Amino acid sequence: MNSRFPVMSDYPFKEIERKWQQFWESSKTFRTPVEVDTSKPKFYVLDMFPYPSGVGLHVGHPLGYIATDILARYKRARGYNVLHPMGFDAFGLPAEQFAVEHGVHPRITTEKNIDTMMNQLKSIGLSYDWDRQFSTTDVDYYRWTQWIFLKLYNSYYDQDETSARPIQHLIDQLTESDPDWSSKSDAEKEAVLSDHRLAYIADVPVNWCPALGTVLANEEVTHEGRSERGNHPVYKRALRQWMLRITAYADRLDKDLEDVDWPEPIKLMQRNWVGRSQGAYIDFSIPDSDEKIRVFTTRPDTLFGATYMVLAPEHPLVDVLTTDENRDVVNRYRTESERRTEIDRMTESKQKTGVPTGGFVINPAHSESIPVWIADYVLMGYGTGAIMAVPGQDERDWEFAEVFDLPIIRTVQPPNDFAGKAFLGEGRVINSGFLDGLEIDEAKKAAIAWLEETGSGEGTTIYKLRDWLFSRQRYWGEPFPILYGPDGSIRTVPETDLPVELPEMDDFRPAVSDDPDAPPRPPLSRAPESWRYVELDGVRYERELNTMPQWAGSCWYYLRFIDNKNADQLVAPEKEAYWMSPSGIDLYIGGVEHAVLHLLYARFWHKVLMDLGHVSTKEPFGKLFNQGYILAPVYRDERGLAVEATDVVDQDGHPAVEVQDQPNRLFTCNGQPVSQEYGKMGKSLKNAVSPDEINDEYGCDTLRLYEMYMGPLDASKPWSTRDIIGVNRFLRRVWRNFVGEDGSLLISTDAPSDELERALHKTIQRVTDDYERMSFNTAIAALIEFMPLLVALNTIPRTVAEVFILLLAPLAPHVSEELWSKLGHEESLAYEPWPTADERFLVEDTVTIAVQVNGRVRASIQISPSATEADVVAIAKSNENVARFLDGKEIKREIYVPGRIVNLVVGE
RNA sequence: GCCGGGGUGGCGGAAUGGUAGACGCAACGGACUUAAAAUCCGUUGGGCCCAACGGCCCGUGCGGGUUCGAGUCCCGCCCUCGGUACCA
Repeated sequence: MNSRFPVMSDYPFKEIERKWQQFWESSKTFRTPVEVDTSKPKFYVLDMFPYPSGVGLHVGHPLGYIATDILARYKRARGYNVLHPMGFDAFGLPAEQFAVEHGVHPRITTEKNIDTMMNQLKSIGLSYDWDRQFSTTDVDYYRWTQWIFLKLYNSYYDQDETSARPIQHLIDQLTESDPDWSSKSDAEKEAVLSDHRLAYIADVPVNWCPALGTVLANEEVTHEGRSERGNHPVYKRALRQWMLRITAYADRLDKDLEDVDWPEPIKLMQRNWVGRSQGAYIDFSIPDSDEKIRVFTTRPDTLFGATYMVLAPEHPLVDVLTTDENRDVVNRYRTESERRTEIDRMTESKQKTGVPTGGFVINPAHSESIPVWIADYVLMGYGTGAIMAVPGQDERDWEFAEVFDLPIIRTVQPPNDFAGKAFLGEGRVINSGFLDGLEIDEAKKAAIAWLEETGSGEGTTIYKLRDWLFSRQRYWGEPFPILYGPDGSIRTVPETDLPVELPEMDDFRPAVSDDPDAPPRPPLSRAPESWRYVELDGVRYERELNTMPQWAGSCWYYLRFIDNKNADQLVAPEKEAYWMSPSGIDLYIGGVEHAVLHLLYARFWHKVLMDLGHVSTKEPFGKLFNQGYILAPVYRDERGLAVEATDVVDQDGHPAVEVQDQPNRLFTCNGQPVSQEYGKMGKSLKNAVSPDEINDEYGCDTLRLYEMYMGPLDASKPWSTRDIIGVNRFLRRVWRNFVGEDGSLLISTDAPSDELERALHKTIQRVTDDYERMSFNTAIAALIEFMPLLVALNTIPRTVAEVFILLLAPLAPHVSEELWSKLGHEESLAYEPWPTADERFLVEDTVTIAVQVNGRVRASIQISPSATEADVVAIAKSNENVARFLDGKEIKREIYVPGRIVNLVVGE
């Protein structure tokens, strides 16, 4: 510190931050003991754990982590037992793909990336209990992921109890109630059980990418029907895959959202995803056949208007209905739609297509026959894959009817001025026999009653949610604890033999092919025989060769943090009960991108675990909060491609980062004109800013403060490196006013002035309220506003100084710890009790209130808070400017809101 | 298309139905300095009146409404960012 600039304004943040990070680590300041004093209240605050990528963090990543850290520190000071852990979601495609491309084992890259990321997290002073850190790829962890899978496999959903139960219970029931059960073969029994298990194998259409040798999730397929990675063709293909019966929980996944404190938009997204829909099944009989075709409709009231039926091209009864004359055209249509990807089928603004089967079904309402068509606007995956088409009340059906000239009957009377086509509004039922004259809701009920009476249908509720495709043909995932016998029968790996470790392999690439029909050969099919084959009770079994999807590990990690070292149990019940009750995690922060899948999958597993008695709450995440994105300017060249933001300058040669928000800037990159817009910060838009740069120049206390000061936590807001200086000035000012140039403390034992004491207590109250409601930007503003009072003093009274440091500590812990220790404290301030505002200092002697005349402010007056309304109004009226506006007018009304405002309403 | 979030100074933002623009950035002026940096003090939504003190008018995307009083509540639009997409 002997540069040519004298050390006056700069505080030694690098030394301070290094010192305290080392101190916290070596003294395990933030370790949450395995056994805590359970008489104290608890606060479990969790971040959605990250995928350890190789490129490191940008300043957008830690936004949520800083927020949870502030709350963790605040709650510790308030006397809570705080559980604040961090881990890594490390299985998955990127590591595997990197491994394939560079020939490095994914475990090596993963470990290296985790290491890098932990260092980055530690360098911003996050107060995690690192003793609880783990990765989903740790054998000790995925052993329990496999264990949960066994529970899923060995359970079924009891519709009567609306709860999962051990499969043995179902077997007992069947043995008792079904006289044929005991005479069935094992395979026959298993076929029945498989229809009930929560984990089961089924032939399902999947996104199969032969070039990558794996199935892909829908999100991994582009709109052109190609793989996001590598742009290879993807085909819809039926493959035998593991599925999880999440649909059994559809109702509870929908209903239990009522009980959680989540942002409404997120709840809504989950509800939409579950897609609960009330209506009826209606059976249409086929003439001269015993077969019936069942449709689902939300509008049973419109049955009389069903003028034709449409089946999905894949519907199993298409063959039965198709006449010989139509067979060719039907088959051609089916082949065509099969070839098109589902995404193509859903492309909008496309004219409806379809072909008649030549077959007919009977409309049960009036026993007349209606033609049956197939069309790809009907999806096999929803409802029954068949609809009754009611063009009069459905836009899609109307459109189809227009194209193919099919009859249209209105069954709801539209208003006289209605000029549209299909009518979806309210009205009275017409053309519908016994339903005529009813309102739609009544007609629905009446129609369902009639269907049930006549045996031609029933009321029902269906869901859009589909079962969860749970296998991947990849190496870098959890192996299934499943074995296949020589006859193909399934046997589970005994719990005592868990974990099933991933075998060491040199070549973990999936088998790839150009042939769309090539069978999937997952990497594990090339695992050593010693791994692939297992002998149990004298029988040689082959292991399941698929692995679990990346979501698996993140479905329950929050439970393992509670008891991460437990070798005998997933989590000890009494610890789970303490940390999870009464309503799960107290605060869960993460990005909206996980609004649906992760949160839905985790809720599903949690409910299964609850049903089976392993956890005590019905929901895992009591309170959820989504942090906003950090945006940054994106510069695009004339081709629309993003260019490195750091290479962009304006017409005067200023770097773009300094003038991004100035008007009339013409930006160029290497001489080429570029346009500016705002986009989510990240590598792909080439606008990432590394936290390391900020740490280096200003320190991480400044980084933390700036990220919180930018705006509300849940809002997306643009990063502006230029603005950082504001909060940095504040911290330097704090330092300068506490520590003299010679390093001495500018602290006195004087009693604070009354004015200072009042301001201090007001600040305590503001900051405390703001922490409670996660309004960190205004908490910082309150602290900044308090500073000038200290600047005015030569020395700061110790009592004031200590409180101020404690208020600042959650936001800027390093500089606060340093000042705290300079004040002579030997312990960390992490567990110092939180300051409380003293009511005596919060009451004001005088308050300033506004005086309005007819709602317009005309004066401010000083009054005593205890002044009576009459006094206040009198003072208000006597004000010169107010009097001017009252002059010669009649006062009609006098409104006084104590401490706020006087409004005098006058006539003309 | 449907569903949801959001539009407040040059910029980020603040405001339990009660004085719109706290706090910060930028800009401008001043103090200190040989000078610069840093620091400190002040001004800063727009328009108008005043020598000054001070005062008036307009202003929270647009148009209506409720209210003594609306950035905030209600109705109808526009723009923007997300989610979703033939879900019967």
